[in-house]
Amino acid sequence: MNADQRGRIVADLLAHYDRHRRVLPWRAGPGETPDPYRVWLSEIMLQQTTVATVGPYFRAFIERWPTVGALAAADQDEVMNAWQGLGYYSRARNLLKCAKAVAGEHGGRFPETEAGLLALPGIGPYTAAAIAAIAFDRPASPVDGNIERVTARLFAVEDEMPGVKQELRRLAATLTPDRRPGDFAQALMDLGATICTPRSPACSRCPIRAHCAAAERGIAAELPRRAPKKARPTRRAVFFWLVRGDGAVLFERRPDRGLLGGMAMPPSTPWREGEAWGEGEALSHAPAPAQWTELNGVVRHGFTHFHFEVTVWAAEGETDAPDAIWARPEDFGSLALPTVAKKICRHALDDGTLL
DNA sequence: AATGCGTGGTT
DNA sequence: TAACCAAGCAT
Repeated sequence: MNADQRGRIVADLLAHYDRHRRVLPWRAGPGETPDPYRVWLSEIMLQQTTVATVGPYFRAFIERWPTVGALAAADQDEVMNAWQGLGYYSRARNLLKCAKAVAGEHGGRFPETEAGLLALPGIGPYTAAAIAAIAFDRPASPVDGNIERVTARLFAVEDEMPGVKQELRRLAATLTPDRRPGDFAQALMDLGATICTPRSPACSRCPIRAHCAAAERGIAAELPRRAPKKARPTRRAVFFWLVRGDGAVLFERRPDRGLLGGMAMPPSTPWREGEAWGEGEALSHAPAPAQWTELNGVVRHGFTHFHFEVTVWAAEGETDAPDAIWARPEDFGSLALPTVAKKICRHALDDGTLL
């Protein structure tokens, strides 16, 4: 593909973007100057997360912490609480680290270069390029899942993901224009989200259909090719619903690293792959000696790399464990509970066995 | 380089 | 319905 053809792709896509760009809470209007804080916050939230899901979280964060300086002054537990339900919780921990770095080491201003941005916690190659392009209109070439797909089709790249990622980044970079690189990156992402979709792309409505090698060959819907994924195993655990005399329920704060790091959960047995827990071996992990009763039913939850099956045992009692967190149901809102914990809470509260 | 890391919508 | 997939990063 020569420079002339690339120029036409850029011009056609930008013309389409100017008429059909999506209106999004974090997106500056035509002629407005983007706020790097909003661009950064949205890009972190949008990592592996849909636009529809992010919307309410983005608005809540902006209302509560209008500037990076305000966010930098927050406690981690506050941030985890506001992030609960959004998933990939290391993003929330790194969000606060990054805000503190920007406020403390950069005078409250985000670096304007990819290299400067890349050095910050939670900002990888995609996000660094996206912020440089969108917030500072630098000729960077962010390549997310949308742009991988659009690029694979435009150039009819038939090699399998993820091996072909580097080649797709190289090809995408050849398109990046010197003028309006931020709009161009967003135009590619809008195209991937609304027209050049994964399953059944709407090629008839595509503004760059005339330039698309995959559409020409009738193989757009098949690209990019992917190797089949591994089956997800099932892990099982028993959770302990311990209710104190005043109605408060026992929770623990998970360690900062790893799965659901920094979030609160009721205590449980280890999460194990394979057979279900027997009564005796499960109760050996109980947080306190008590009259434990098994609740009816199972809580199921899907994680990225395993299915989770939970049963719940309930009892009245106390513990003097130093890391205990006690919360009454009306105060659960003050905890940072992942969605799987909310499912367990609802299951226990809906069950009439205990109370 | 491959794996661990959440959740909800779509097909 | 179960699989697929989403504005990826850290290790």
